[in-house]
Amino acid sequence: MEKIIALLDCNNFYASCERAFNPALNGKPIVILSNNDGCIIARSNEAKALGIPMGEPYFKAKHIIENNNVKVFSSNYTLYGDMSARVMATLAEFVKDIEIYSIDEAFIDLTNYPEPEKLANTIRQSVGKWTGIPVSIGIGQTKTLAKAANRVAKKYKSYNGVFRIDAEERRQKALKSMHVGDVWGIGRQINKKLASCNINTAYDLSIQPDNWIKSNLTICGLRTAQELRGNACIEFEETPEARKSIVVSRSFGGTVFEHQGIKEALSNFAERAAVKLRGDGLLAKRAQVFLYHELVARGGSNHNSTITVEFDYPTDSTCEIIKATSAAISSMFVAGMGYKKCGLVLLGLINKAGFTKDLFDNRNLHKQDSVMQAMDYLNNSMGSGTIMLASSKGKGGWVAKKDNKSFCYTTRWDELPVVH
DNA sequence: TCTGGGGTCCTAGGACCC
DNA sequence: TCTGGGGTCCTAGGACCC
Repeated sequence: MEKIIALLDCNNFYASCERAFNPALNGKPIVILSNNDGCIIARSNEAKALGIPMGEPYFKAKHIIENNNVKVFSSNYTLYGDMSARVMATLAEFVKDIEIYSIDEAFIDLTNYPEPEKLANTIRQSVGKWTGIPVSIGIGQTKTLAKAANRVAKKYKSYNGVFRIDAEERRQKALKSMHVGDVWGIGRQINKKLASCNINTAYDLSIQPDNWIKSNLTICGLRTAQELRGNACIEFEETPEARKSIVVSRSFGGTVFEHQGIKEALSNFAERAAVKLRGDGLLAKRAQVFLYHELVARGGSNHNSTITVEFDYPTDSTCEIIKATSAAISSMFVAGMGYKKCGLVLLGLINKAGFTKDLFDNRNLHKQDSVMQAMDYLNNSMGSGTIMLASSKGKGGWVAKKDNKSFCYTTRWDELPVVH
């Protein structure tokens, strides 16, 4: 049966979060910076209108920012994550089948609702009212068409934030007005390739023969084309699949030359990764550890900068993870080198609930778990960093820059908004 | 001088997404 | 001088097995 899929997307999400607690920012240009205050990763409409591109390094855009009095924020993921949860909770008041796709997007299956557009309008208004976050909703027969419809909803004010691709005529019109590079699933590389074949709009791509698409763009491109034609190839997934990896990595605030500083940074990142692992009830079988020096950060070769370590047994223990990854990063460290970034990836993730010890595993898992549970409890209830391993504590020369952070208005008692 | 074929699993790299 | 972080999937190639 034909489905009706909607995509709800928060408008300029991070910028809208900052505004929700600081109404003086309404109508003003604002930008949000990535970790380490490196790049611009979100912009209000006013900032977009000034010609500040997405992903632009902060220092390159500084002149536009200063000349136009643009407000600048370091990213505040605690705030954005909490606001995201509020938006999703509001959505759940109205519909049952929701697939949370990213921090600011959700697909909704509206197949069994009699008046999808009317419902979408109600959702949009309610989310705006209850959370302060403006959203747009696109509706179509497939996820890719819902994405395309969402672009139309955002672009043309007259639709009031909701647009549905229902009839064939509307589908063709929407696809003909859409650049192929803006289609969900078509990135820079494929866009370049398509341009050289004179395929410029979403519609152009949708009418290419299947075998041409498959041999030039692989199976992924073919799926996208099918979806544009209205044939669903990308499943709607209400229950998210178990994650397959956990990454924690950071660029350093400055260049780090000391072995101790590198170990300290990685120890911090490993602690975060282990907390995520336990939060999801998973165990990791191995970790990839990487350490990049200055030349790599500037785009040079990253030869010999990654090591994979296999844990003796699947683990979620902060101590075991730090011990193994710390040894790996030490073996990569070269005295005299200036380092810019390091991190780890936990892989081979399995469900802790289904894990049974083998005969040779002589760890005292019960004791280990009790310690970890106590650590997690203290850090959850009294703030992260309340208790940590000694190896994570130090001078912190690697800590990232964050010069313009807003308050955690919704998650810290001492940073609640004040009404005068 | 001559040197198979088919299958699986793993990994690295590249593409995409937000 | 200063350029993020966290994910997914696909493909090709190597190792290994019979």
